[in-house]
Amino acid sequence: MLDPQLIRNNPNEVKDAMQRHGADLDVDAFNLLETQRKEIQVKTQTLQSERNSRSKSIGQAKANGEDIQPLLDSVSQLGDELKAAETELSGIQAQLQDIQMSLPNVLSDDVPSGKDEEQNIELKTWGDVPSFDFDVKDHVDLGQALGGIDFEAGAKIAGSRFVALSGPLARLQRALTQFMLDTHTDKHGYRETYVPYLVNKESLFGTGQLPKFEDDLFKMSGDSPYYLIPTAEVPVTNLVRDEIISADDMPLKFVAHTPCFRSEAGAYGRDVRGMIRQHQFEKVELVQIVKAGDSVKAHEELTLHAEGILQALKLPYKLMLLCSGDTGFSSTKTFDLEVWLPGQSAYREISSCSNFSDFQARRLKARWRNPETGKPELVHTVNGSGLAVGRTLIAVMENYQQADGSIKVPDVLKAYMGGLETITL
RNA sequence: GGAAGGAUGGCAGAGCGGUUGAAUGCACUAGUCUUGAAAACUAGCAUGGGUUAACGCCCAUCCAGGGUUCGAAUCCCUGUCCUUCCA
Repeated sequence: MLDPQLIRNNPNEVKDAMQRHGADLDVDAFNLLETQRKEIQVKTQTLQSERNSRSKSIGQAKANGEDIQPLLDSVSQLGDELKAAETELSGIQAQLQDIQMSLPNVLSDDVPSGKDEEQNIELKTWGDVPSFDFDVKDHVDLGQALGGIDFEAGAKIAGSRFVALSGPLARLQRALTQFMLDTHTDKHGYRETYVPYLVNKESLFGTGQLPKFEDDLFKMSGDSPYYLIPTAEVPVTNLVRDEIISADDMPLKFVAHTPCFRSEAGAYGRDVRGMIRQHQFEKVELVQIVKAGDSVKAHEELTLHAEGILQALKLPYKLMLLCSGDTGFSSTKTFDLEVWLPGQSAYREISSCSNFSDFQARRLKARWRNPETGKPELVHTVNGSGLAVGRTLIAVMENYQQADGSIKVPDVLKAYMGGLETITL
């Protein structure tokens, strides 16, 4: 959510900013609502004030043993008037709220304008794309030959876009998860967290998935209005919802491994082959809760932490700066990491690191107490995948494949694989 | 699954339907005292919003949402969560 003051005071600037982020603000409609809001709020509060003071004098009169009947008569119609005003006010506030909740974050100035991913900017390339003196296979063929990736089983048990892993490849996924968690906790200073995989509406409003993106989520049926998390960002960031964090505890750095569930509505026909786009996948997520002035630096630092995993695994990747059209709703600026997949001869997203500034914090009422002012101030939230484990598994398989279809185990993972050097039939 | 109790400011913890936004203690901040510190004493110290050039004034908030009432932290209903007991 944007600062309501900002919208009120600079509606046209906000409109421009919204258009850059693929949204629109109807300034006239907004201003009209604002004018009404102001008028009715003043009216309501005046009536409330009137009621309060009269009620108070009734109390005093009663305490003095005076006859209160005349006073009671004088407030009789005040109540109806007040109730009408309150109803009108809450209606207008709900409309304003709808508008505010539907507006995306203002993009950072250094985000390039562009329509879609074609206009993203490549900031860095790391590692050499491997060359193979044999015909490379993609992870689907490799996995089926090795017998550890079973899409038929996934389809039978659940449906399309599900997979079953087994044997050394299942273990490789676990090894990757462990390695990522250990690296981020031991080397990068994150606190390991375990969080619910089902969350309530409030949490999804807080991080911005609701109200606009309900279609992307799996929702429970029945009495419990739960949703499956689309990313650990939701439960982890909501740890600070409605909290005032003491300055001593800042910044907060959390890492969590969770499964993620996405309906992938609107992705019909995209990446139907393989494990690239699944309804369920594993991810290690990094979240930082920082002071307002620190988020740009924290964002870059967090991205480096994600890059550290790719570098340790010796996987070639590119660092991309997303253009305006490709940057997410709540984000002010996003870096994507794209890993090289020999099976596709292409770089594919494996991590997305975003700075949300105070956008989520305002929705979450997540604040910290600034000792200089003694007042609570909104925190900034930053997060990123560190990394998407399923896609990392694919990347390792395809980049570490050998002519005979076996897969070498990356050095940093050998300890996690019980010393196994190579995954073979 | 059944029964009972509870949810109040950063924390602990009071609160006959009527100057209670809320006692008290702790913590915190500032000051006095002290060579310095501690102790003691004094003062300050919730959050969000409206309005104002500003001082300020006003409104809302005692888990959430409804209701009763001139007036609700306090009474009633519903929900959520916590605790204890029973099965």
